[in-house]
Amino acid sequence: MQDRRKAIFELIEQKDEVSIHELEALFPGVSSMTLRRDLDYLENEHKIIKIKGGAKSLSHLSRSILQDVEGDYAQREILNADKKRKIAEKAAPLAEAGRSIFIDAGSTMMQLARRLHSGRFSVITNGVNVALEMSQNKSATVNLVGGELNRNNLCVSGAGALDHIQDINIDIAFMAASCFSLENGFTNGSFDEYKLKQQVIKKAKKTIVLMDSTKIGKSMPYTFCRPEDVDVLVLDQEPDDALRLAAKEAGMEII
Amino acid sequence: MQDRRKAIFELIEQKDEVSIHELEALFPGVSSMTLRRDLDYLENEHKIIKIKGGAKSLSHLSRSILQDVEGDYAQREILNADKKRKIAEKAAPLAEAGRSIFIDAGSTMMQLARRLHSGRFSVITNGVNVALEMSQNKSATVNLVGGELNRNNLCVSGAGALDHIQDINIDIAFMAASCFSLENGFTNGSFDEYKLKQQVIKKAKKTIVLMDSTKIGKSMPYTFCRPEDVDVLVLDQEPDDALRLAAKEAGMEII
DNA sequence: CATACCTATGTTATTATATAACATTTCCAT
DNA sequence: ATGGAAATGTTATATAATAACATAGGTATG
Repeated sequence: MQDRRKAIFELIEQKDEVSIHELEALFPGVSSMTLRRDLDYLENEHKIIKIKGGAKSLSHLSRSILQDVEGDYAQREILNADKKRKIAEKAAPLAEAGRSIFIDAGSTMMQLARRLHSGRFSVITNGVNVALEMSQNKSATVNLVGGELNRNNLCVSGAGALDHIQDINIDIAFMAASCFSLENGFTNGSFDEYKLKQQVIKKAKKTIVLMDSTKIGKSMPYTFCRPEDVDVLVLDQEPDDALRLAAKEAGMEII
Repeated sequence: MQDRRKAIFELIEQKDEVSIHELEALFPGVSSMTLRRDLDYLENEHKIIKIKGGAKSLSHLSRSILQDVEGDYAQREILNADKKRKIAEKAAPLAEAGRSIFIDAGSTMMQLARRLHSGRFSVITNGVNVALEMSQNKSATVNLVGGELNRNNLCVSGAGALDHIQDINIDIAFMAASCFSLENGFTNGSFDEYKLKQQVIKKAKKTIVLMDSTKIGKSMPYTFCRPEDVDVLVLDQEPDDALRLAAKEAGMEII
């Protein structure tokens, strides 16, 4: 019995999800009731979670979970998940293998990390969820910035984080922006994160900002950079003329 | 519509799990089909997971998941979960509120963190899962050590981690030991983690080691401390006479 | 302001799935 | 051998999910 349960568990680990019917086909010797009971058992052991018609792997879930644990912030932003995916897809090819890349914290960056599951990167990040996601990529080394953990967005910042960045070389920095306006540039709302972003951008050879278009025209307290500091801005849609012009003047490419 | 969906999501976040029937009672204005569609939507957004008859919070799952994500090591060690819980229960009261405490990485420490959900602690840790767990305690500040992330045990270590510790005061250090023997003292198997442990113990006013009894009499490459450096050793069972004697000589209390 | 159109929602019938309760088998210890 | 516990099977029943179509409400457009 334990053998069968172990086999079922391993199958689920491997496939992420199985249906009772698949299990029936795979274990013709036992009844579906027994298989259900096996799933009950594994669920009680916190190894899987039962869903209608089958079961899912918990450890696979852990991946998709962390991108959304980001508390209040994420809750407000729930609507823009599509845009974020679109942006991340456009930005992912800009990460050249073999390079040292910084990945900012935030849900858009989490989407980016999910698209970097292969390739030899040296990643440094202040997003705990980004770090965990990138650790799925066996050929990447993941460096996590130290400092105080913000429980709302799973972001690490503070003085310790600044020191940490100091001695690390960054080829490409992927940054998230809370807002952008022509007057104030790229802004965000936390002092500690603002300091860290500034520091990273100063150190990075190339800076890429990812932002969804709903954030354009708004502004937050801290300006962490302006278009002239940015090499590429990744948006989910075409910029309007004013932004296009400003970007051209500042030498910022928009994709 | 978005309001309702947000309310449902928040309800699930709060309660961990809801049934369709509960939702029907809570939203008498809409049909159950609509509520099902809301759950479909939230599941698509990776905010919840649907189960038969209702839905579950993903972020609540993340708690139970992370303690088991610890790769091969954890899978081998899963058998001692009971002992770990027992140890953690004995150790938790030693964490005095208001103090600066270090919590080592590892699954025993994860169990400890789960028992510190209330109380005003200033926590510093090198375990990513410990940090996430402690961030559930709203009155704790959580400081995460920076450095390279070990994908197997979600532990952060390396030179960056050492620097980070340098400037932080630690009242009580809760340390995990891979092995203990009378000849070699407390040992573990990773150089980077060994350096970090040493540093932490040097800085800590009080050192408490948590270890399950299956690890006694074995030994690993790096000795990070000896009984005379330890104030309290927390075991799951009574020590044998040899250990008891050695502890007495070294001034190490065993509980 | 009427029209079409899209989105959200509701209704119902149908299908699929889970559960409970009881029956049977298997295996182990005595 | 035999009692009993654990595992598994069977069936009827209850429960939930889905599909397909129907309706309502809002809004952009001529």
